Amino acid sequence: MNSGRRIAHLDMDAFFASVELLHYPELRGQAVVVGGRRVDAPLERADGSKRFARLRDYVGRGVVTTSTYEARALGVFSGMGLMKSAALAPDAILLPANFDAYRHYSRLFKAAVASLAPQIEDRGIDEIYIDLSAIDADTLPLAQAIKDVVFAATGLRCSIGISPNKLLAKIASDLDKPDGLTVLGIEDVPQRLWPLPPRKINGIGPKAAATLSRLGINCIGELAAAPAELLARRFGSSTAAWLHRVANGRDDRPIITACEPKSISRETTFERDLHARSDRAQLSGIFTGLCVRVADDLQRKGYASKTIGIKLRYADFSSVTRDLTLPLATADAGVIRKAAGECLKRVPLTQKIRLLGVRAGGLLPLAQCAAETPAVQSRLPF
DNA sequence: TCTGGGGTCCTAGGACCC
DNA sequence: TCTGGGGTCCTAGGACCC
Repeated sequence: MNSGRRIAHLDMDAFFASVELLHYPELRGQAVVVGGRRVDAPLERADGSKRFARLRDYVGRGVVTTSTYEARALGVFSGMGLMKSAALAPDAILLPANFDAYRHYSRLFKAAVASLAPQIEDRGIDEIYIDLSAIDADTLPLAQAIKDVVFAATGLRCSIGISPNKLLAKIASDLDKPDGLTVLGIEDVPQRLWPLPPRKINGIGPKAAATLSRLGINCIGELAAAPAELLARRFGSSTAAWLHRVANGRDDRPIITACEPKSISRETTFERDLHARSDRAQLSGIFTGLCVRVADDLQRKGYASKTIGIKLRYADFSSVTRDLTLPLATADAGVIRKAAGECLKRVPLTQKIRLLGVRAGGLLPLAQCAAETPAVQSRLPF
């Protein structure tokens, strides 16, 4: 039954920052941070050298998207607020994100891997799972060949973990970063998995980890040994069963080589919090712009949506969503705006708002949808 | 001047239908 | 009067991931 799968997880090392270093090789070895809003691209001086923005000069909202290992050594990690990062590493170089470049290198590395191992599951811009089971080659030389072909195609390093399943492969790829190559078998679970914190398991986030910690469970081995009833009381029976399985390194999810999107959305956090009354015109413009972008995305990707939704984040960081299912699927900006406007009327607008988003769900291929209904302007609460 | 933007999946209640 | 039981859709929120 279990013929013994061989699954690789490949994770590009500090991907966005490493792509930037291809363009600015003079920054190699320095603490570099990618992120922020409207960060200036480096300015070229008369002598050909460049003037880079420093973290300490940054003002405003924004988070670290990626940082080099040198910046991480100073405590600056993805998701950290830039103002906080600046306190830790004021001299770090700050570069604006260039997503077109990252998508380009993402396509390059995936195509390179596919030339050796075509069974690939996309897990975002910088990581993939690869099913190596059907490939007739020894594991270590094969994995090294994949790393080599990625470097030849992109000039970028990656880390690979190889295991009998996705769960362990993902953990393995992280064990020896950067430029790692780690084989983790099911027999290695007690030695190598059990000492790790539960957070290392994909699917255990900050909330679940905190709950586990309150139960005195601070490593995966303790999770494996935890009484089933204790976990079931806190997490429900199905999550408890899953926790027990993954703590023992068991996972039989298949590699998914193709999948259709379920939703398409656009959202934006404002430079400063806005109020539905005093900033009415500005909000209205942003709102319409989001609807237009969602409609453009739908049309470009060839989908129509049955369910239009909105998201608001208030100044206190709490958020609400509302959605509305339409009688006919649409990819029309006017129809989306009208539906999103209806959603907006069902949301409290007393507090200031920091984020507004528009989402299109219930996607159908555009080809099999009826002709667009004409756009109608509607009155908004702002 | 804490906390981006794009997603997926799960849960849970009520509507509605058979 | 004492009221089943599934199935599916819609909506809202939340956890989590990259």
